[in-house]
Amino acid sequence: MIYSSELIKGTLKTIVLKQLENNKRMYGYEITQKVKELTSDKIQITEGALYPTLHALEADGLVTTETEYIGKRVRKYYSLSPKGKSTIDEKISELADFMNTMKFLLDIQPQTI
Amino acid sequence: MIYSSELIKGTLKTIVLKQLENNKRMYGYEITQKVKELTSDKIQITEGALYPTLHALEADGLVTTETEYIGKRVRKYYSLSPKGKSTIDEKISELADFMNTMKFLLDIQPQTI
DNA sequence: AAAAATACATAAGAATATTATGCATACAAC
DNA sequence: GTTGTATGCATAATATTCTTATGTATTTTT
Repeated sequence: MIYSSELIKGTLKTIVLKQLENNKRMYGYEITQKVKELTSDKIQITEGALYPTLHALEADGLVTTETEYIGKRVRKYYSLSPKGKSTIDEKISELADFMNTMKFLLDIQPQTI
Repeated sequence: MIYSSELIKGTLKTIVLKQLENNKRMYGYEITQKVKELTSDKIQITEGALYPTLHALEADGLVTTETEYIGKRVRKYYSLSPKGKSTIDEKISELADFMNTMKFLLDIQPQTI
């Protein structure tokens, strides 16, 4: 099962920033693969969504970049800036709060495995 | 605190359908007020977002409408159609699943009040 | 040798929100 | 008594952010 696209909207930046927090230094393709793996293929970030998002994060000063060559192929590494580090914590606690509100609003019961 | 708008994106239809499931028959303005009240003002649905969404739900056959006059003022009531009833259950379980995935992905700990 | 995977990027289009505007009635305050 | 706030609908211009498609090129697998 892949989540309907509308659900992912609004959470992509948070997902990307969190991966960079966990892994210090990642390139775009690596982020898509890591998220795919961690979510058992449930969240598949497309390139058309990822790259504009990474560029926006860079323009906002939340990430910094370094370009490297692996053989003849270019690879662009992204890292959290100090501003990005403080932003990710805020974003995650806002999302956590939002999810609690949604659970209440939609009568979603906690998982009783 | 009001949630940043991007978070709400993609959940508006689900919120509206759930309110109609809970209350059988509601008009647009009533939905915005009920959601505002239930979420302690954290989720404020704007009219520019609500009405196009209601019209889309009607076009998709998920809700039916009845127009009534209260004095001289018009009021448009919305109710879940059979199709809407099955859709809301699917949407909520998908969202519940998605939220669990996000919790895992973002290392969000359960509330220990 | 061909196909699939890796790796970047942009552009056209769709979906869905924000913000602004418009109309109109009802009620409260000054 | 009229002015502001609340109720109640709706649409339009704009912005954001995604999907889908396209483009280029290298590396690895079949």
